Amino acid sequence: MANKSIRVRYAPSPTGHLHIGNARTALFNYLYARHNKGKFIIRIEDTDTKRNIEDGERSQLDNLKWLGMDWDEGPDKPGDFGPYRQSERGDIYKPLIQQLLDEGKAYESYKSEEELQADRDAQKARKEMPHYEYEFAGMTDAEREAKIADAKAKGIQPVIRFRVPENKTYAWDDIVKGNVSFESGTIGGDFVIAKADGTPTYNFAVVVDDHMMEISHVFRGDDHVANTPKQLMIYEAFGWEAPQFGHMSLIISKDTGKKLSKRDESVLQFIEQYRELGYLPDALLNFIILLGWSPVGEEEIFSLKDFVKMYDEKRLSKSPATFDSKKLEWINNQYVKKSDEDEVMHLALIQLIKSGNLPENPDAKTIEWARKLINVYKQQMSYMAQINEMASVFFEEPEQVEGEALEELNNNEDALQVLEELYKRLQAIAIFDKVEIFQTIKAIQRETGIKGRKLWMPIRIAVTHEMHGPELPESIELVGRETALEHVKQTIDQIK
RNA sequence: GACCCGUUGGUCAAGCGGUUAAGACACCGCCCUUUCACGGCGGUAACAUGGGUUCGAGUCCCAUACGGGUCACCA
Repeated sequence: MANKSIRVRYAPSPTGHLHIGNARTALFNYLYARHNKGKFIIRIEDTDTKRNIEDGERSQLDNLKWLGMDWDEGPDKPGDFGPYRQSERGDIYKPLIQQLLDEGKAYESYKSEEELQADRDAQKARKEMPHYEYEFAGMTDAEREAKIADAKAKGIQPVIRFRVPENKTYAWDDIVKGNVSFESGTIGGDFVIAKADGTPTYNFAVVVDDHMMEISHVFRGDDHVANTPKQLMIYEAFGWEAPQFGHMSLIISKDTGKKLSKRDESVLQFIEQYRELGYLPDALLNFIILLGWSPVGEEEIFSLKDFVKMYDEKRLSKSPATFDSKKLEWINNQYVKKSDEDEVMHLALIQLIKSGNLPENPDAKTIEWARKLINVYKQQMSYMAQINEMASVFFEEPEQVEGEALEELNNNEDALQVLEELYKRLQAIAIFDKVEIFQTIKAIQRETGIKGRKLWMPIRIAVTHEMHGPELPESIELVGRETALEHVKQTIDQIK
């Protein structure tokens, strides 16, 4: 093992879009590779042809890239260890399976689905763990031959099972969990390594590929712990050295307290969804890293580059973490605030157009207006889609003033005077921008002696029909002279 | 049920035998302010329980409880 170069992989199966949990697995592998100047490899585990979806692979890779990861070898980036899709590696698996068969370490199994199910039912009734029972137990060679012949006659296609060694302990020093061990008798019996159609199962293919691709470290979810002893047995059967394993805790749902399931609605599960809502990739990535890993100091906001530099797999948490979307939003807001104007502009503009608040092809004037609008909300936005909600006053024609706002006006005996003065002066402003508007309001203050809330609130309410919002002069500028005058007029009429 | 693993505030978490048990999010209060938000300051709040070991235990060991993961011709 001395000086073996570091090669890690992320091995998605293209059965869906990139999930938060998988992104996290990919990320920790990526971090480990980059921190140690090793290689990061993508391998597509598509042996289950029934579950593969059309666009799965593309979507996985695309979202990984979006998050900021890159890789040294993969289906789209051939290296010396390809092919990088399991579906294209059949020729590699076949002779290896045959070898196990020849050595008596694996055998053809003819137990039908019904028999298997019957076994499991009986085991359940006996309160035993469901497991495969060796179908040729205690048989002579002749008896076994007869049984096989019979099954063949019935047209049963065999699967290949691995003969699990008896009474052996399989243990490893897990990078995150420490020592973990399993007794060979407790893993469920001889397991399938090749399906009836000849394709290898996950537990077999993963071992062959990791070995052939010279993978040195495997970081994966906790849900793979129970697979590890099986894989260790295969490494042993071939006389191969196993990689180092690290099993990371899972992300659990706030609602159920269980592993995030795809059906869980308490949290958006796919990277794509965040992307569509206009989250910043760096922020999402930052949040995901903090779920199950912690940096040394008190700071929590870092760039990918920084994470790579300080990454230490020893700081991976052993216990599961709940996804806290409040914190995700806070982190996003941190990034929005410090990200450069053009990036935010671009992403927010997309959201404004998508919602229909802005036309498909905005003209220069509209874009200039949107730029101001977006800047106004930059401080409080977490993800870009929020701009539509936050800035709704600038898109919807308000009804009459009502509720608290109306009360506020009615309780302010100066309101009418302020508004009439405003109406007059707004028309006279030379350049309708926030500076001039501010001067105008100040002028009203000087003229009438009315100030503070008594001055500002009626103006805000009249122009926007809301009691809250961004800086008033800017708000008025964004509403525009014509509309502002209209609103003020309407409000004056209403309270007169 | 069996087998593996975990358990520090509502959440994420630091801690690695001697600490007033960090920090962040959330929450609450105060300040800033024409409002909201941002920002600043402060506050509430935690070592699952019981036994050991030790001069001393969140930290080590053992039980119990609770939580999670896995028991496929899925990965």
